[in-house]
Amino acid sequence: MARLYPDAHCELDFTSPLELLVATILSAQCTDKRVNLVTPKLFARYPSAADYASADREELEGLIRSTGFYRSKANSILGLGRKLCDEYGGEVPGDLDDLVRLPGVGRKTANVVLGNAFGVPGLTVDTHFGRLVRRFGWTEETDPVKVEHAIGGLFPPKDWTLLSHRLIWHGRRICHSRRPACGACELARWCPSFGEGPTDADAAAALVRNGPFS
DNA sequence: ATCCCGAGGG
DNA sequence: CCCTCTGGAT
Repeated sequence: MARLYPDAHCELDFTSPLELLVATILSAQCTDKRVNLVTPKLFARYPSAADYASADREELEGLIRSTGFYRSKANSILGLGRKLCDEYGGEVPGDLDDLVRLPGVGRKTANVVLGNAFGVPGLTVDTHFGRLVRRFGWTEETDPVKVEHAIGGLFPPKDWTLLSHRLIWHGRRICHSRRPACGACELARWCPSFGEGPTDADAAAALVRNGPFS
């Protein structure tokens, strides 16, 4: 997979931790492409946390409407701006525990920001990530936090961020939720979930050992 | 478990 | 028309 996706990366457009944080909140149940359509105007209108804190709700909703769930997302961003100003001097904290306490920010979003804006290794366990690692036989867990810990034990931290992007890219392009394109998958021969492919426990380990992921 | 609430694909 | 899509909060 290192060969398949040598430079997998975050596809959200951003130039600062704050921009990435907001873009990631907007990306919930929405494609990155659509988020990137609205963020240029959004970031120009609200350059700082204080600008979000004092934003007009209706105007903010209008700017992010096409990303879906715009009312709750606007709520999160408004609260986010306030909390960043009140408790963090207007700066985005570079710490998982602090990030997760911000409105609209769960563990997945926090790890995206840590990994891509702060250079802190993090596994971003979203629906793709979880589905793939289960199909690969790397874990049976379904709880995202348990998945994160299980997979974290298989790879060194320095690989976590890139691994996350590679899994997500592969999930989007090939290993779909409904009809995975196993015929086009170069990993099928190692995949325990592939039709007549290897189903023994070694197959999962082979996927890790063969290093296509790290 | 359910709500939030938009767009595109099959 | 139904389903899905890089969630999070209640």
